[in-house]
Order: sequence, then C-alpha cells, then structure tokens
Amino acid sequence: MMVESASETIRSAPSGQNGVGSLSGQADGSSGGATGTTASGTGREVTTGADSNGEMSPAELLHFQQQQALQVARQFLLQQASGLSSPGNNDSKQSASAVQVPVSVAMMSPQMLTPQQMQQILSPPQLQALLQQQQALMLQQLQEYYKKQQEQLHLQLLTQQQAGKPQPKEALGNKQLAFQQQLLQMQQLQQQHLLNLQRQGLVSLQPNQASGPLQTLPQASPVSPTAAVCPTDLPQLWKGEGAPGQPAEDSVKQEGLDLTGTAATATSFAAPPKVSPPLSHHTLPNGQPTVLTSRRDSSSHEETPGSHPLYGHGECKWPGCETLCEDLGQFIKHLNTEHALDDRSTAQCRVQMQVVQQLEIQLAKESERLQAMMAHLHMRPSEPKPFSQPLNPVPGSSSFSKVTVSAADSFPDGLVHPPTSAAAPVTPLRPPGLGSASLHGGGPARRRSSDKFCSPISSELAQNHEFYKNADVRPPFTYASLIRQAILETPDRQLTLNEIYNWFTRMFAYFRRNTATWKNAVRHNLSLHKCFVRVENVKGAVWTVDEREYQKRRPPKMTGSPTLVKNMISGLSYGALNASYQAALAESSFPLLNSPGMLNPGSASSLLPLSHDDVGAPVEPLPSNGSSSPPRLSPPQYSHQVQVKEEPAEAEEDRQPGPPLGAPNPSASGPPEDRDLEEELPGEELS
DNA sequence: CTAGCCATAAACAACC
DNA sequence: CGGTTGTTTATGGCTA
Repeated sequence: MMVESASETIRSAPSGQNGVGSLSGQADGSSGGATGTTASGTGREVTTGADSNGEMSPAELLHFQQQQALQVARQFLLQQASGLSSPGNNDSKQSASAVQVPVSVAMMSPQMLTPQQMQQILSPPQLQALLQQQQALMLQQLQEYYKKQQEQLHLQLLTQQQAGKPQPKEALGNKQLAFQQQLLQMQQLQQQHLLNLQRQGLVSLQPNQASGPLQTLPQASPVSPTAAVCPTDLPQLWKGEGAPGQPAEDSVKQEGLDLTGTAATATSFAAPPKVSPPLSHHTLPNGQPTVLTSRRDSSSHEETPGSHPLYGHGECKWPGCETLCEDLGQFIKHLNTEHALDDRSTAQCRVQMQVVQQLEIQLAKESERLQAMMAHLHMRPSEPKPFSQPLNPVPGSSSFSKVTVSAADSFPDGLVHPPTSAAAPVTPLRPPGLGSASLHGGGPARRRSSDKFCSPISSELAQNHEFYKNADVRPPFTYASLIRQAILETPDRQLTLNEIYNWFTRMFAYFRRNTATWKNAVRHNLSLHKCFVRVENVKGAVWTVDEREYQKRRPPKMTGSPTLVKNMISGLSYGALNASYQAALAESSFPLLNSPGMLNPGSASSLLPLSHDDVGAPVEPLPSNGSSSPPRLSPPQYSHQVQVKEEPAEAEEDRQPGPPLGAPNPSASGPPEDRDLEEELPGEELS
C-alpha cells in the first residue's frame, strides 16, 4: 500500500517538482496539520445508561469497571505514545532541508510511517533490537494491565455473587463466562502479539502459551472471525519485515538506506521550520506528570515511583539502549546526550509509535467486542463510542487552529500536528459502522444491494460521525456525496464554498489537513458535477444541490463504492490508521455495529446510540416512508445531523422522503420549498 | 479493451 | 499583489 501511495505521490511530482515543492500546499499536507486532537467531540452522549433504570446493577458496575480499565489502558498507551512523539517532533527541524526527498515519504505524517520505512531508516540490527525492546516492554505493560483488569473482574464477580442481587443465576453465569472469555481474549491478544513477533523473527519467545484458546465466543458466530482476524492485524503493519524480496520496497530502499540519509528523509514529513525546544524540555515535563501515574501502576513493584518513564531498573529504557545509569540525574544526562534530537531517535520513536498504535488498535477491538458482548447480555446498550476521553474539545467553529493540544504536539508551522500519539488513540478505533457502508464489496456485513443507491452516506456518517470527526480517517465517500451532504444539512440547503470547507473540516478530522488538496477537489467537484448548482445570493454565491441530477448519476456509482473505498483505504494513510481501517474492513465480522439489521430490532436500536433514526436508513427494513428502497434518496439525505439542532432543516428533510420527492425519483422535482433549487432547476434539468 | 467514476494536480480567469 | 472562487484540462487508478 505504501508503495502505492508512493507512486501516486510521485506521479504528480514530474509535472513540476519545484512547483509542487514550493506550493506550500504540499507542505501543508505533508506536515499533517491539525488533526484528530481537535476534534470536537460533541459529547453527545446518547443515553449511555439513561435508558431505563437509575440504579446500577452489578452488571453495570462491572461494565463501568471494564470501561475504566480499558480507558486506563488506553490512556496509558496514549501516554506512551505522546511521550515519544515529542522527541520525534524535535527532530523534524533538522529535516526541514531534506524536504526534497521522496515526496511520498515526506507526505507521511509520523504515524504513517510504515514498517518498511522504519526499516529503511534503521539498520536491521537496530530495528531488531529496537523492536525486541519495545515488544518486551509493551508486553510487560500489557500483561500488567491485563492482570489488573482480571483482578478487577474477579473482584467484581465476587462482589456480585455476594451481593446476591436479584440476578438470575443463569445470567450471571453467562456473564461470567463471557467475561472470562473476554479476559482470555485479552490474554490472547498478548499471545498474538508474541506470535506475530515470532513470525517476524524478531523475538524468540516460546510460543508455548500462544495456543489460541477461545474461539468459543458465547453466541455470536459471526463474531468469532474477529478473533481469527486479529492475528493478521499486526503482521499487516509489520509485514515486510523479513521479506527481502518485495520489489516495490526495493526500489524505495535504493533511495537511501543509511540512517544519515534516509532518516532525514523520513523526518521531513514533519514540520519544516524550527521546532520546539530541545529534547530535555520534552522528556522531562512531558513524561513526568503524565507517565508517572500510569507508570506507577505498572511498575509499582520494583521501580522508583518518581523515576522517568524511560528509566527503570537502573537502566535506560530507550529502545535498544539499556545503558546503565546510576540515578535519574545521570539518566537524564544520558538521555539528552545519547537520545537527543536526531534522526535516529526520531525513527525509533516512530517504531514505538507503531507498536503503540497496534496495541491500541487491538485494545480498541477487544473493548468493542466486550461492549458488544455486554450489550448482548443486556447489561447495557453498547456504546460504540470509541473515543472517550482524550480529545474532543468542542471545535469552536473558528478557534479551530487553536485546538487544545499538548505543547508537545503543536508544531512550529502553526499546524497542529497529528501527534501520532494523540491521534493514535483515536485512529485505532475503527468506525463502528464503517463496514456497513464501505463493505458493499463483500463483507459479511453486506447490505442489500439496493442500499447502494440509498445514500449510505448520511446514515453512515451519522453513525460514525464521532469517528470521522476525531479520527484521521478518510471518509469512504466521494467528494460529491460529501458536498451534497454538507449542503443538505443546512436549513436552506445552500452553502458558500467556504461554508462547505468548514463543514468538511468540522466533520472530518481527515480534512483538517491536506487542505490544498481537498479544497481543490471540492471546488473541482462543485464545478464539474451538474448536480451542484451555483446560485448568486445576497451574500455572494452559494452552492445548492440538484437532487435529480445527483440521483441521475447515482446508479453507476454509489457512495462507498468498492472502488472508492479501496482508494480511500489506500490513501487512508500509511499507518496504523490504515491498518486499523483495513482491519476493520476485514473484520466486517462485527455484526453488532456493522449491520444493525442483523440484530433483532430491539437490541439493534440499543446498540446504536448514535441515532436510531439512522438505523432506519441504512437498514432498509424500515419502510418508514413507504417506497424506501431505490428511489428514496432523500431521507438519508440528512436525517442524520447527528448534531441535531437544525430543526427546521430536519423538518424539511422529513418532508422530502415522504410524498414530495421521496418516492418517484426522477420525476419528483424537489420539494416546493426549494426555491433555490427551483431557480436552478430549469436550466440544469435539461442538461 | 472501453467507458464511467473518481481523485489529484494544475493552469487560468475573475473577483475581492 | 495575493488570496479566493470557479472552470477546465490532464492523468491515472478502478470497476463493470
């Protein structure tokens, strides 16, 4: 994939390297500006527990504990990552000059660095040592975490039993079983990790434990595949590790292998100009406060509480280092000298980031599964809400650039760099329903073919609203559909170009970067597609959508067409994100979120807190407005608006699906309300 | 192999 | 003059 992207990027290069390079636009994109961090997380907590009872059942309690544990883990990972990102950022300054390097590489944001690239950056032995270190470390930490969680669970279960709450024994038993399995899953996760490493020949641990025990998930047959899939996730990322042959890779490699040369290259992705202060600055303040807490957790047994996250057991824990340091002071010194801001450190950070991301992904998966399980057990409506804590300051429409990002994350270029770290926790979360819209191709989570036309976009969007908003994932929709969506979400169904831009950035973390690119694309689409009509308005020119036109060109394609999806995936970004995304796709086995329709209405609705109204849209089953299948284009149109608020619009929308435009598509001319459209239509229609 | 779609990049023109 | 908004054209990947 990376190769693909590379070639793609390069493709454009020939036309004018200079031009391209100077086009700051490129810089924009490459530097991966603002990102997930910003994300506004409309804390739209759709009934987390408000549903029914007010008291907390043991089950719920358990759930919370689980959640908490997961969050702790998440945060821990996050910290791990963020702690690393800073030094990496520092390095970027050096690479400023090396921007000429493979644009492709430069274009990648840190988190997008593929293992292959790592390889290029680091010498094999280095890499290996590094990885081993990392893995060992991570595993250790994970284990600790799991242990903890397990304890918690046990405790909880005990309490439950003692409390003797009016709980059907049977149910309890089920739960226990489920949780135990979940625990096993978690453990398996570790094992898988090990396996993968072994597979790569990176680690030589005994596989003894790696005999995957539970495919015996309680009920969900369709779910089980997940377990099977997991193991492939990591390799996905680390693949190519040992494969010497890969042609594409070779070609890339030729461009430079030694640290000196390539490392700089790799770093170039970052910001060009000056970067934050020296390493010392980061490592200390950065690591101390945050990491300390988690650290204490995991290493309480034998490490000095006040120690540096990278310092333990009297030695430097920097990947592949192991230098012995008598005390923290010495360690700090060592850190500043040996692991100062240089290409190598940067590269190593990346590797670490990858590791963290992978783990994050896994964690997210497991936690999702856990939720689904609990949901199934009626413990509570599962909240697909993936990201919970870290990010999500509400995106002030304008105060966007300011975003709240840790000092370490902000970049000199003024952009908020997608702090791999910060982004990491988010990205791994796969869009819950993603599979649905994007998997037409053929995942288990298939949709009725007719769905193709049915604007999966709005529902899709609604369901994964949060996800796209925070994760730096490219939405699987075409520009055209997105633009349309943006416009339709407006009360008067018209937007100025700038407003459209804003919508994009507001709704998708992905579009907070590469601005030059997608804005151009948006404009291009607006001009190109007949379905977009420009209207002179009081306040200038606004764009509207000609539904009929849009529908016309609808059939052949479809939002989330395989092609598109594929493209998007490949373009997704070379990194964990991509991995997670793909994993998600591959893992279409997640029935709970992918296809609500597969569940009984009851549970389904409870499982999709985002907006039950959406459920109707994507899931055909709801004949809500009569002719809902093929012609109905409008409903989804925007019934979603997860955000809620534009009541008037909604009203309008509702109207549409119904009699006016809803049923007969081609003939139906927009609802009478569309004065704007009407204006346009005459001319446009004929064309 | 071709036709359509789609994404990107980029040149240009008209405005502000 | 520089940025924004719109149009167009070119190119290449994909899928049916």
